[in-house]
Amino acid sequence: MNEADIFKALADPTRRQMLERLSGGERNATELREGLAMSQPAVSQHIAVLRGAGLIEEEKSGRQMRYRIRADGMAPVVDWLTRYRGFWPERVERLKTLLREMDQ
Amino acid sequence: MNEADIFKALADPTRRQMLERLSGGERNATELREGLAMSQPAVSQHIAVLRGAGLIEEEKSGRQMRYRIRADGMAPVVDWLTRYRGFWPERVERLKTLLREMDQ
DNA sequence: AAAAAACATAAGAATCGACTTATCTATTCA
DNA sequence: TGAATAGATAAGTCGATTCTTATGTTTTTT
Repeated sequence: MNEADIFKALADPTRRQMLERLSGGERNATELREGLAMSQPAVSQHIAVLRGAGLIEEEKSGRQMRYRIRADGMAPVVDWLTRYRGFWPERVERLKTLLREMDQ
Repeated sequence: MNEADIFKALADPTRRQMLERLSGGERNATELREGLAMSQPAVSQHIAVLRGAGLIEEEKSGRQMRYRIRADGMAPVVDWLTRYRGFWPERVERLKTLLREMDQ
């Protein structure tokens, strides 16, 4: 729930890939595992880290778990980032472009 | 320079503290070490990680190095974040507001 | 010129993180 | 009911990180 746990969670490429996948909608653990060359427990452990960081939430559905991105999960990171806004001016052009995209 | 290196660099609390300190202005390595219960080489190694991630830059000044936050160092993180903008609407609004302020 | 100061690099120890296999629970299906 | 499926947890291995001490380089001070 704090930025420390979140940055640690995001430091791993597998977990970032899982988030990427979840950004396309809910997935269960088996679906999250697809294409990943690792065991089921490894996936389960990654999921635990993401949940511990508050980045995902889950819902039990029969014998499977449906995972989804937690809406406010990234908030501490955004807050943290804005502390460095004083250093962004040189990148404004690029950020403006992003902003325009976000507005669509 | 990519988000992988940046998230790894940010995963360490000592390095985040150093960035925090640098957000108050330029510091040399000795100043960055103040208050940290670790050896000089440990500090030097953390600095190397931050530089490797593109988060800080340096300037030699006599026998000391002046470090400062690199203006667009955090840009890949912002880019990465905006890919998930659909999942944390309210925080993105704040970010957008900030960017608009900078735009003026 | 010698000593001190600021920092980097090397090598090794200790700790942490990401995996593995084995096993457990809960649910569904035959 | 018994077998299969979905997932979590436990314990151990291994490589990556984060420290340490030792030492090297460059610049400043005396």
